[in-house]
Amino acid sequence: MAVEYALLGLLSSEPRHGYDLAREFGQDTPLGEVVHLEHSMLYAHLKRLEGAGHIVATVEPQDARPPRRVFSLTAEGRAALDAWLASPVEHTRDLRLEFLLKLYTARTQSAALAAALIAAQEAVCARFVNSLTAQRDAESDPFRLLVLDMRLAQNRALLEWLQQASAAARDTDAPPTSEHNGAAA
Amino acid sequence: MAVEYALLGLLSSEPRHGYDLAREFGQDTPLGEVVHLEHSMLYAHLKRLEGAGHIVATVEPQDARPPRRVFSLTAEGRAALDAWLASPVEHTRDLRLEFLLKLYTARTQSAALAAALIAAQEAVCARFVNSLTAQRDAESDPFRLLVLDMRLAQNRALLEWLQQASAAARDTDAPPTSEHNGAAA
DNA sequence: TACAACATGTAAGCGGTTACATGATTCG
DNA sequence: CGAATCATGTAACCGCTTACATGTTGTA
Repeated sequence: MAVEYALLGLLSSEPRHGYDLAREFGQDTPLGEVVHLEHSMLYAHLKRLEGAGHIVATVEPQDARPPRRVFSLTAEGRAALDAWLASPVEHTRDLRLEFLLKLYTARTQSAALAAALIAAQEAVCARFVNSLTAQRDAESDPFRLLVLDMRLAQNRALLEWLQQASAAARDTDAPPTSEHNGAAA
Repeated sequence: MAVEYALLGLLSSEPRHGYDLAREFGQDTPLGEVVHLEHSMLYAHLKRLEGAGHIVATVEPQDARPPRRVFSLTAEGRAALDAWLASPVEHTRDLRLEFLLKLYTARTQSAALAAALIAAQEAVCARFVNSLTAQRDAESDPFRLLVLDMRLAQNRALLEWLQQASAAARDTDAPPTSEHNGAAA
């Protein structure tokens, strides 16, 4: 699912064919760092997106090569992409894949969109940390305490990372106004 | 896979039948907190374990109820369980499910086994933190920096949790010798 | 009377991985 | 001469989830 939205994101600036899209998920690429997508799966996703009306294909014949199927984002696809980029993920486990894909895609659209996404995710994460803290305080079983401590540790770390990413996004969004600014990478 | 080893762990002290094992994965149970196992899947796992020779079933007829199939751990099953409990998980993503199952099971066997498991996992985690740190230092792409920072945050948090769990396990293993001991929960 | 507990399973579908299939061109 | 690149897909399998199937006993 998440990968399909990332594909919509890649098609949002210009139409591209399958093999070209595959290059975005190769070794030593930002997206390839997050998710490994085999050719077979990529074409399957494109087929699904086409069936859902999120993309449309036009065939470009080539001499001595199989014709390319060039995909473009439809209005429905654009709407689906925007909705996806506007909402944070619900579960902690989805941070490492789906949220990173959202973040990558949002950054290609605009710094403001990325900042809004991070802020929304921070809120979800903070709420969950509070919930876990309450559960922890009410727990007495030693093993369940271990489990809750683990989840707390993970979610607190993730929240701090989001806050740091938030700050970094602000720096990128609004470049330094002072001439004595040592921040920003 | 991981759940099947946890089932072997549940059978290590005494033979039990399927429906009885299912209770261990219900609401408000330590194992149910970690993994939700439907009846259908539980019986499927038992079938696989039986086929693999890790457990054997004896049928106990009951009047006016379906006969129980009571499962016992075989020598092969015991060996597989011991091997599983002796090895840490390789990937960070496996901590929240497989490692917690290992930890739960190890704790039912002996405090020493649990302590050894935690120590082994600490080593894996620490190595990965070092590897990530090195990658981070060599990275310049802003998005990949975000990804690496996220992984670092998660793995550092997990490592701290393991160290804390290690300390807690030691306390449980060897109760306080000093009368002025303020630690332990 | 209806629902939960007891006790066992089968079947269908879904998302994902792995392998297979085709066939020309270019580079080492 | 073999390997990588270009360019598209199909087929099989695998683990997991959800729904379905059966039938009794005790409880609200």
